[in-house]
Formats: sequence, structure tokens, C-alpha cells
Amino acid sequence: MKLKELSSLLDLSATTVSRALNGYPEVNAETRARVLAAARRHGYVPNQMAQRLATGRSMAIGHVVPLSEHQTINPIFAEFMHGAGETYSAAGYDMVVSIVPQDKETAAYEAFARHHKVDGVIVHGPLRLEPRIDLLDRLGLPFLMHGRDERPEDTYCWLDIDNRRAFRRAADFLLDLGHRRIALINGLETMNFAARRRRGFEEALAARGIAPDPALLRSGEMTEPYGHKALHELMALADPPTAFLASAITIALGALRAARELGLAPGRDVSIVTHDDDLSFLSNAGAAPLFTATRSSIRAAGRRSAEMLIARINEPETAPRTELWEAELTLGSSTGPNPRQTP
Amino acid sequence: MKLKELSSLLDLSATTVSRALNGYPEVNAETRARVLAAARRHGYVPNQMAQRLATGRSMAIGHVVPLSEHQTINPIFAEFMHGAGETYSAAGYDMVVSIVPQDKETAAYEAFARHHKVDGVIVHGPLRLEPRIDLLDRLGLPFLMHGRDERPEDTYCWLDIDNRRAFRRAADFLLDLGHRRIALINGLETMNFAARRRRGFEEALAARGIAPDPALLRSGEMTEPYGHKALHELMALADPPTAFLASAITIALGALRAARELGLAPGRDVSIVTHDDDLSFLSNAGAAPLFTATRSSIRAAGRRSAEMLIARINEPETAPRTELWEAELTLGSSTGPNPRQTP
DNA sequence: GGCTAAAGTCAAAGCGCTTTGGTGGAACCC
DNA sequence: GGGTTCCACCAAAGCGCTTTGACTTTAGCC
Repeated sequence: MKLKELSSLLDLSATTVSRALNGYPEVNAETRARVLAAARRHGYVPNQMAQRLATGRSMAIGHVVPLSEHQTINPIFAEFMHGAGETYSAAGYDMVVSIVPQDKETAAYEAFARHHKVDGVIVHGPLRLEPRIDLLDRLGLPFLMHGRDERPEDTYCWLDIDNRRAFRRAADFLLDLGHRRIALINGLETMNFAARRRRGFEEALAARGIAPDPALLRSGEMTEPYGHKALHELMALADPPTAFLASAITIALGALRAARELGLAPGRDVSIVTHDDDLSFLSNAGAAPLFTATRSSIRAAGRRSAEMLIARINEPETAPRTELWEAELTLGSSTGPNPRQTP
Repeated sequence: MKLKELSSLLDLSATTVSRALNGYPEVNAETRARVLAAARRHGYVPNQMAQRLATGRSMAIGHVVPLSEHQTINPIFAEFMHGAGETYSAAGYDMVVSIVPQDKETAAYEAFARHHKVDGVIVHGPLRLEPRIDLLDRLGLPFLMHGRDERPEDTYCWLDIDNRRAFRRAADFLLDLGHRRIALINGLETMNFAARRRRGFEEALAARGIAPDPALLRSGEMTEPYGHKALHELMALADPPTAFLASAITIALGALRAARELGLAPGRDVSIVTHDDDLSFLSNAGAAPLFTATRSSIRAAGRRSAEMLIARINEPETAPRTELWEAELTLGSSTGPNPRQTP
């Protein structure tokens, strides 16, 4: 069943039928009702390929996933996709995923733009100075960045959480508990979010006149083994920390495992605060969460990012949309007063 | 730069230019060279939307990911996508991912078919009797299944590993080491792969006249905590097993953690064999792997599955393509002779 | 040299939709 | 009652490609 058949069935022109279906105002209400009914009855669905050719819009959003031989789609990314995917389904957009070797990332964006394959892209994991912003501006491809970089913040669309503030609050919380030797087990500090978290952490220390000890600052890929190793190494220092601030729940789990191996009870002998992306398969929610955490759902971020990008695509001339989310600080059982506190 | 412009630039018809670019034989070799050179020089790239409309092919492969609130894209799935994505990029196909609530899965396939959004789909995680096969046949959508179901095997395309044989060999290996109480910590046995693995396991026992003990058979979602819990429970039995056969490396890691908590040395006090999907971020390779394992790369399976599906799409009339891969049995340090063996 | 076959090219007709630029007629206005 | 406005609809021209069917050469054959 194609548009022409349907329109001749209804004794109407294809124009009117098309307009009726697409909600244009210049169609008689009665006619529109007739058209919609007939379309439903005969199971008419417009051919998307034809629509796309005619409108020049692809009704698809792209995600470029650069991967090396050694790394795969990580859980945080997958969870974000999950959220974005929900929005796409609801809004009638397709999600096109381009999985490419790292050195072909630029080419992948160029291919998206050149072929008009997608109406926009979502950019993941911005570095401190993100070259993809310039690339996409040059290509004229609308985008939304999940995260920010260091440039002025109103020149492009982004959704981010207030990483600096979250880690400042987390550090303040530990300081309030009397901790003075606090270690930061951070993500890779070439990434913007990690750099901001570190800043927040250092601000909190500075506000209490504490100079950060470089020996207590770690940066690395956010895996469980990394957290495990980091805690062991930190506890082996001459003056070990009493509290740990972890950038991901995977890290915190590793740290927890190491603490238990050392016979240290979390919340009593050592305190751990982590950032929690609220991953569905690593839940830290419930009445008594394992970890005290700064929490912000990455799936919700995916959902919202997709919405913002679609809005942007529909109104390209408006000012860039940005959203800064506050992480909530949730109390768990992994924190307690500094056991070495001098009253 | 569009086809018409290019062709008038070359003083040729659009027909000839199109044919030259698409490798049709009825074009003079010299003409073709001219066309290709001009296309490159002017940076001409055909508009995919127009191509798709004209040819009726979408040059895209679909993946439907049904998700509930509680589960997210799992690592095994992500790794498969990684492999498939490599093939798609190389072959000029797009990957379209439809992330939908579980109850909308059928609708997602129907949408793919109705809109001609994709030329084919890859079906993940077949159950023992897989309803999606009938659905896709009815929709006329070419597909390749990663795994099989129980119906006759030459009626549709699939790529699978020989799960039965792999687990038979793994069990035989443990039996040869003198183990007689062997536990199976399997995946969900509503899934086909898990059912086959169990069959292989039971065959090996039967061949030595051992009746399987239901208390030693576990089935569940393949997570680390599940493996941890299962080993603890199994070791608490009056007559605990001396060896464990795990269906995934995540399970094996959980079991290992539990074993260490009980002060049991793997390879001496207990033996663990696992299936290993060769996940890049959980590597069990190298000179001295942690686990003795039946290994088969899921990323390679993704790559190959995509190739097979594309071949199928290009030649729909041929017999269904199937491929059965053998898993390799690799020796690690997690297995040893039965310590309770009576000589 | 006349006939057929093959090679190389082209004009035009799709593919199935959207959108432009009308048109006819009813309604409104003084 | 003639002019204007608005409403509801339509024919036809795209969108940018592929493919059909036909046409002109040139080559091959007896």
C-alpha cells in the first residue's frame, strides 16, 4: 500500500493525503479523519526511504564508538545508550552506531555528515580540550556532548553533571568526619570529567588549609582491578590515608575488596565515597546502600541527552542548549569518622 | 556535487556515470577510468538516501536489544556488537540498533520490516524454541541467529559454537583428573546454549556410569555474584564437589573469589573449568592463563556472523548458511587432580 | 556487401514521498 | 455585485539515484 493507492482509494490527491497524515493545518478536519481511518484500515505506512529523500532528513541519530583491539564497549557507555535508545524509540528516531578503530573516528563522523546518514550525533567522553567540537562544527553536524570541555560553555550543546561540585561535597563530607588524609582514585585525567572532579577535591582541601599530597592522587582507567591495586598501594604508604574518594563504583568495589583483604572494615577503619552512575547491574540503591556516593543516573542522562539533541535538530537556530545536573549525595555504610582522629 | 553535475561535466549521461561507478561491465574501461578520476577529484559521493530509494536496499543491518528496567546491554552482547561493527564498517553497512522494552520486541522487528529500515537482522540469545524465527520468516526479513534452537538445523542461518561438545570435553577433562563430584554452574537453561552445555556435561558423566546429582546443577544469570554464591552453597553440601564447570568467566571469577574465602587453592583443593568468551576486558589468555577454559572468541563470532548475513542478503535464494565452531580447550592453573582421589 | 552480434552509450521512466505554486469556490465586505 | 480573503484541495515538479529498453557504432562472419 503506497500513498498513491491510498489517495486514489479515497478519491483525493496524494498531496492532501500526505498533508493529512503529517498534520498540516490546511486540511479539513473531516477529510483528515477519513484519511487517518483509511490509512489505519489498510495498514498504510509511509516508505521511510522516500520520506528521507524528499525531506532530506534521515530521522536517525549517530553514535561513533571508537575501539581498539583491547577495549570494548564499556558498561557506562552501554547504559547511556540504553537511555538514549528509549528516547529514540519514542520519538521515531533510529540509532545508528558506527564502531570503528580509533584512528578512523574522524572519518566516521565525516561519513555520517557526507552521506546525510544521521541528523545529529551524540559525542561521548570529552577530553579536556575536545577536538571533535571543531570537527563537527566544520561538518555542520548538530551534536550534543555528554560532558563538557574547557572552552566557554555556551558555544555548543551539552549535558553534564557538576563533577566539581559533587567531588567538592564528597570531600567536604569526609573532612567533616575528621578525615585529613584522603586519597583520590580518579578516572583518566585527560578526560574532562576527571579533571573537574580533581579540581573539586582540591578545592575542598584548600578551603581547610590542607595541601593535597601527590602521593594520594591516582588517575587511571576505571576498572575493578585498578581500584584494588590502588588501595593496596595507598595503604602501604608510611602515612596511609583514612579515606578514599573513588570516581566509579567499579573502582570502589576493587578498593573494598582490597580493604577486606587487609582486614579493614569499611565505615570503621577506612571510609570510601564513590561516584555512582547508578548502573542497573551494579546497583548501590536501596534502604542501606553499600557505599556513600555521589549519584547521578547515566541512563537518565542518555534519555535526556537524546531529547535535547532532537530539540536542537528541530530548532537549529536557537541558542545552544546546556544542562548541568547536580549529583545527589547518598549515605551508605562505607563511611564513618576518622579512627585516628585526635580530639 | 551530484550525479547529474558530474555527468554533464564529463559529457556523459547519468546512466553511464552511475554504471561506471557501480562497476557494471558494459562501460568502456577508458570511460570508467575517466569517471572514477573525476569523481575522486570533485569529491563526488552518491547520496545514500537516493540510492536506497532507487535500489530498495537500505544497506543497514538491525539489532534489536530488548531491555527491562533492571538489565542493561551485557558485556557479551557488547563484545559481539564490536565484532559485527567491524564487518559492517568494512562492507559499507550501517548498524541500526533498536533498544526497546521487552514487550515491544516483536513490534521492533515489525517496524524494521515494514519500513525497510534494514536489509537483515542478527538475532541474539536464542531460547530453546525460538519464536523469533517464525516471526522473521513471516516478515520476510533475512536474519542470522547467533546460536541455534532445537528445530532442524538447516532451515535458517546461524552461527554457533558446539556447546555440547565443548562441555563434554571439559567434563571429560575433569573426569580424567579423577574428579567424580563435579558441579555445573550454568547459564539460564531456558536459553539454548545453556541447555546444550548441560547435555554435553551429562553425556560425559553418563559415559563413565555416573548419575548426575541434581544438587550439583545450577542455572542462573551469568554474573560474578551468582558464581560466588553458587560455590559457597555447593561447598556447604554434605558431600561437596571437587570440581566446577562454569558457563562464563564472570561466574568463574565469582567462584574463585568464594574459593579463596574458604581458603581453598584453585588447581589444588578445587578445580574450576570455565567457558571463556575471550572478552577483551576480562582476558584469560597469555602464557599461563588463570583458568582452564573452553574458549571461543565472541568478537570473532560477531565479525563472522555479520559476514554471513551480508552474504545471505546478497544471495537470498541459496541454502541457509550455518557454521558450527569448535571451542578450544586451553589449559590454565585452575585445575588439578582430585585431592580426595582413592588411588 | 549484407547480416548479425556485441559493445558502448543514452533518454526516460521509475523509486514513493514532500512541497511549491497554483485553482475553484465559499464566505465576507462595503 | 464586484472585489478580497480564506479554505480546501490539486497537479506537477522535485529529491538524486538506478534501471529498463532502445539506439548507434563497430566488429565479425559467410
